[in-house]
Amino acid sequence: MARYSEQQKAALDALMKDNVYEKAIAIMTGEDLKELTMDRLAKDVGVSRGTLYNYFADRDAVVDFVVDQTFEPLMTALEEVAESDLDPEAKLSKVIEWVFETLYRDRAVIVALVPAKQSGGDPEKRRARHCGFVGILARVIDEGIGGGVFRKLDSSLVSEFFGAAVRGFIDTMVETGEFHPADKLVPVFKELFLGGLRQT
Amino acid sequence: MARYSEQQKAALDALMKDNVYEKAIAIMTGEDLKELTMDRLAKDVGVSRGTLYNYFADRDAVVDFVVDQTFEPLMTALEEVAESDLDPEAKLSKVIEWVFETLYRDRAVIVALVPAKQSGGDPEKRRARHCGFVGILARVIDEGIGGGVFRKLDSSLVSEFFGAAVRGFIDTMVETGEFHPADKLVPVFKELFLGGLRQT
Amino acid sequence: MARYSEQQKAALDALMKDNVYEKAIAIMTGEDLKELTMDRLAKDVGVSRGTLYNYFADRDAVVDFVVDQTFEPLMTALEEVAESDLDPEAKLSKVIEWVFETLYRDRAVIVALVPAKQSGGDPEKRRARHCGFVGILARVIDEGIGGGVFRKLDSSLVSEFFGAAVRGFIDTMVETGEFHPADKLVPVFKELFLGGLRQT
Amino acid sequence: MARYSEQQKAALDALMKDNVYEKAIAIMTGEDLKELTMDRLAKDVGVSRGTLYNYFADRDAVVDFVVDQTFEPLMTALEEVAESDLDPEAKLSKVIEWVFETLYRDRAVIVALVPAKQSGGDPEKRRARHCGFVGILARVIDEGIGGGVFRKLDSSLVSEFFGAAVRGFIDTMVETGEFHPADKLVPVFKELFLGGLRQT
DNA sequence: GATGAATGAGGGTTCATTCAT
DNA sequence: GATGAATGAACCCTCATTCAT
Repeated sequence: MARYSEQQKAALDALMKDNVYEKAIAIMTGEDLKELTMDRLAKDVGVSRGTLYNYFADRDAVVDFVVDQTFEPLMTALEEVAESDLDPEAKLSKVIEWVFETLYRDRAVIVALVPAKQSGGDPEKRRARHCGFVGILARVIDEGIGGGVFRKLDSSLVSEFFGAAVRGFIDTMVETGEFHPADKLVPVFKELFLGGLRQT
Repeated sequence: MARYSEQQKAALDALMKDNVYEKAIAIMTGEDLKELTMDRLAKDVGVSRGTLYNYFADRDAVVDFVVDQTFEPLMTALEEVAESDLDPEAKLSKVIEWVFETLYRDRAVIVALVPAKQSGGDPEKRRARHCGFVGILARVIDEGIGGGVFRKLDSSLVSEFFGAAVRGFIDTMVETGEFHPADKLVPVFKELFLGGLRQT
Repeated sequence: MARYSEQQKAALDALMKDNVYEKAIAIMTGEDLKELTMDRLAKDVGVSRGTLYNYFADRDAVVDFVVDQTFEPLMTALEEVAESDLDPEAKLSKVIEWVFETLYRDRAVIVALVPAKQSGGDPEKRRARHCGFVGILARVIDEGIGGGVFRKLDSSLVSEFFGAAVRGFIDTMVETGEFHPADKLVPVFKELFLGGLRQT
Repeated sequence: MARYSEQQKAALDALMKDNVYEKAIAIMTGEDLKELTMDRLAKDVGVSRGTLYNYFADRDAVVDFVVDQTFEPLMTALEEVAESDLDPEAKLSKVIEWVFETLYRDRAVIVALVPAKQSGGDPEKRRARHCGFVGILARVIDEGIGGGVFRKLDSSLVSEFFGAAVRGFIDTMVETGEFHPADKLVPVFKELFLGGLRQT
């Protein structure tokens, strides 16, 4: 008979993964992605290296897991805004607020995660995430163009630009270590971006 | 025999560094930053590993050097535009054209260099570069605000956003491997950015 | 409740071992001895790793078991020939036929098993097997020498040579991947070996 | 200017390789091929692991080197016999003597090397060695058949059998740890093999 | 100044085996 | 008896850096 029930197994798995998430983020945040060694991680988590490999296929799987775990809720929240019944400008407005607030609030994690883009982590997944984000925005923008409130620009390029601004902003934060509070950034960005988009 | 004069030494140094730049770019462009090992580089340059260490303190110094060498002309060009006697909007227009054209033209080098941000390279220098770029832009924007053609926004934040958009765009290019030609990007970005900035 | 009777236990044991044999051969044959990990085997058999250790002391015991199980019927068949009432030359003739036919027919299993000689498997058992094979042959040869049909050679050395030829042939097959059909090999070997043995 | 001349470099290389050969053989002979770890070897040779990798691409290269170094002289000697002006039977006779004497004399090395067949070492090279050996023999046998002294058998199969007998004999030696002195083996094998081959 | 052999810490990964449940 | 999570030793390999010549 199985020692642990399916439920218990799942719980154990979740426990370990939570633990890994926490320690991995701590390493990435406090130090650098390069320090995220299987050896180091095992030590921090308090298990042996071998045990780690019972939960993650390889180092990349760990990085992927951490990144996924972090970005998933963001995407969900975005999706919700996009599907609400606000008007397009209000949606974008909300997205802007929400993105920069999240950025500011979770800056420690984000700073840790961004380098992961380059070093390890499944490129396919990163691409998918990017496309997801941009796709949602494009839909909102098309909505605005269709409704006559936004100018007739290529919505996919516009959303690419939005995405680019966010990413670049993260890069800058990571690089300079300075984090502009959301309440400073949001008004300016709204004026700039919505101003550029709005039908005049 | 006679030692090298200071001049000769400097010339030798420059020669070596030119050579290193060329080979390092070739490796980064054609392959990957990870292939840029001191051994590989020494072989390509045609000297011994030890010799390399007479010109560069360590591997990071090599990466830094290459990145500097690449971005320096860009900064110079930007500076020139900023100091020309065009009106502010024309200046920004020119900067936009020029940035995206450069991005597209030199995409191979850029794609190679971007990961360098994360893996080696002096953070202080990167910061300085960023500040330089943003500073120039901010001056132009302030000029426009002063002249009443631009809205009264925080010029440093606006230029921060511009910089972010460019950086994020590079990231996306690196990640997706897709490179939108400048003539597709430039008009949209002009409308969006200048549109958002312009006094209405 | 009632424990398993001795009989039931034995039956269970046999069942497990049959199953292990089948799966282990499948792995060795289709892939490589290196793929025969306890984990993989457990999965294929459908039990846990721990259970395997209730039936086999360690990995080597598994390999030994498979090898034994494979060679046992061969030995039995040989013994039967040796104890039949054929004349010595006919016996050797039959052994030759039978060995090379078996070799050809079971080449997949044999190719899989041969590396096992080197990697795991109890040396003592291998020795015993070898001695058994050679001993049977030596008896037949002695019979022939006694009967005056074979030359007076050291029967144990002659049978060593016979055994060596067979083993070496297997090695060659394993190495080259080429399998000469029995009907090509048998006539030549008979002429050579029996020719060398026969009283002239 | 180069520190070491080409000659010095070559000498250094040879020195290291001799040293590696000696220690590797010692490990293989006294223990097992599995003990031939890069770490262990480095320790025995008295250099660091890294240094070993400056001389050998990887572990397989070490094994290959040792095997080559060992078998090369054997092949050369064989070739010489085959190309001498002895008559075919005398050649085979000499080959037999020579093979079994070498086998006995170098048994320690051979015992160490045989498992190498299975575990590491370039299969292509092993094949080539086998074909070389068998090819030389076949030529001698054809010579004898052409001269009417040997029976008309398929020379390539006959030499295949000869090779098999030798290989199998090595296997047996390896397995049982018993080494029949050449003077015991040679007469019997000659009678058997040459007897089976000779035109009657 | 140049050289390149030597270094050795460190990385990812595998797997036979144990043992608490 | 069965289970499978945990273990940890071992392996192969890389490469930035040093230093004697």
